[in-house]
Amino acid sequence: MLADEKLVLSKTAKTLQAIQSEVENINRIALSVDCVIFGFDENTLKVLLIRSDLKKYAGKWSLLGDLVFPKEDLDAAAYRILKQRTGLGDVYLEQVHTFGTVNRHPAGRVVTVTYCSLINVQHHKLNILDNELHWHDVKNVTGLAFDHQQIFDNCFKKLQKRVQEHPLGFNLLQKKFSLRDLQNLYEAILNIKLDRRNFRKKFFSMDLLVDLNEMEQDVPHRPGKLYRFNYEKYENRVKKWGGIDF
Amino acid sequence: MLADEKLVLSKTAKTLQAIQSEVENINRIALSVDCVIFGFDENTLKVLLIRSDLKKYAGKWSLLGDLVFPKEDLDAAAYRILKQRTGLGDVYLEQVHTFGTVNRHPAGRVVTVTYCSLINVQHHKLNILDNELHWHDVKNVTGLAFDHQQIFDNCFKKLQKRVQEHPLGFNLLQKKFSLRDLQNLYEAILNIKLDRRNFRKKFFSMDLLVDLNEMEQDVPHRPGKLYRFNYEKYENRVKKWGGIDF
DNA sequence: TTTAGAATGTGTAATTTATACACAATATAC
DNA sequence: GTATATTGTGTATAAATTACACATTCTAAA
Repeated sequence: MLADEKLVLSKTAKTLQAIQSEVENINRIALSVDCVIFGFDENTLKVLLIRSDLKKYAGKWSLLGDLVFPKEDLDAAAYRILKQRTGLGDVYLEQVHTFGTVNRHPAGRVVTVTYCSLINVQHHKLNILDNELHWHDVKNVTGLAFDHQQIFDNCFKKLQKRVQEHPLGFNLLQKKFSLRDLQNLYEAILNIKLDRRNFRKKFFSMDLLVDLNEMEQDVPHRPGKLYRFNYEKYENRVKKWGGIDF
Repeated sequence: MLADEKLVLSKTAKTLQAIQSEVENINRIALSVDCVIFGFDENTLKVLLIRSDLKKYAGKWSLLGDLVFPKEDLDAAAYRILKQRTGLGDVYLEQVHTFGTVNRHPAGRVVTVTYCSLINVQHHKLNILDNELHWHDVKNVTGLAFDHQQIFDNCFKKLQKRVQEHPLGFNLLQKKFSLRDLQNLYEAILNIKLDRRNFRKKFFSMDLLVDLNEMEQDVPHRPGKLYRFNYEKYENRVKKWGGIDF
């Protein structure tokens, strides 16, 4: 009798022991997390990759990941990877999707939970000593190891969508930024050109930027004003009905 | 030495064997899928629940789920649950989120991948003989077993968002439906009232409804026209820039 | 110190989209 | 055949998005 038939037919409650037995002895699977870590540098959206540590994929790049420990929360495992590789804690990190086809990993059955992280590249430059690590322009990310290309593509698409609905982008910028910085960021993430005046109008009308009364320094042209994002005000705002649109 | 330290420090490629050993011997975890199955009946959005099969949660309701087999794709496991419980194959099914805190399940470490499914209640009435199963009005879903309340809330919120951006709702309706049916559906999912004329205008302007030149039958009032959704046309349409809005 | 270069800062008109709202037409039930 | 319920339709207003040009301010180089 198959396990699923058992479940269908039994009308009596399973004991905790019966389930424990299944959990402990039968159906265990290796679980990993993989992090797609984005950064923004030189007006280009970058992703942090590492040379594959598997000989099978020698020379190929892969996402940063590791197996989840049996007594470790999923999110904690993702934070661990991030801290390990960038030295940064307290960064934007969000679960994206779980990939679980049987043969996705050559070492056996490994299901992987993927996370998207956005970090400020300036804040961690130190920890990139490891020369196996490299920031890649997202436009040149091809042929990753394992199913990581699929994972990256999926994550990048979701980022492009989410960044239009939530103020995630600010995690990629310095705390103080000019409107040009902000527009460059959106243009890089979305790979489009935006009208400068309408972009400014849009952000000012949101009323979520705080004018710091400071100017850019060391720019070879008229300096722009600096702003910060007002997270407090944003959090207190309730997003209403967005309309049906597809 | 901890596994993560090994990864950080090693500059040499791991052998496949080394990883296989980790995958096979150390870090395996039980994996389950849980399905949040929505239906639409009597102008009410419903979710399919089952009485918990754990004595600890006797009397409580829970989502439909099962452990994933070691040689089973994640999506296949979700389809298996769905087929088992509703008799339906070929239905809308989408992964939503993975829940993986260490103590979420009393039987030990079980990470669960959650799926959202939308089905046509008319098409499966047969298979609900199992009196442990019940369609619950989503407005009365409280106190579920395990962390299933959290899972349900998460899934329901995502459904409310997604249904405004993609034509998912049609999976909950009969192939032929009136505009009133469609509006009732949206009002039930989003728990709001919509203006009838503007709703019609909106859907007609999308030009994705096919007029079947048929009328409703057996209604105690003027019958409405019947339509079907034009999936082909929708698939061929490229969704453009949606604007920055948060 | 003057000038060229480069980017900032700003407003308005036109278009598109969303909202609010009322009445005649058509079917059933009695 | 009359009451009841729901369908089907249009317009005016408000709001949001788009397209578009010029004066200002700074640096760098002559």
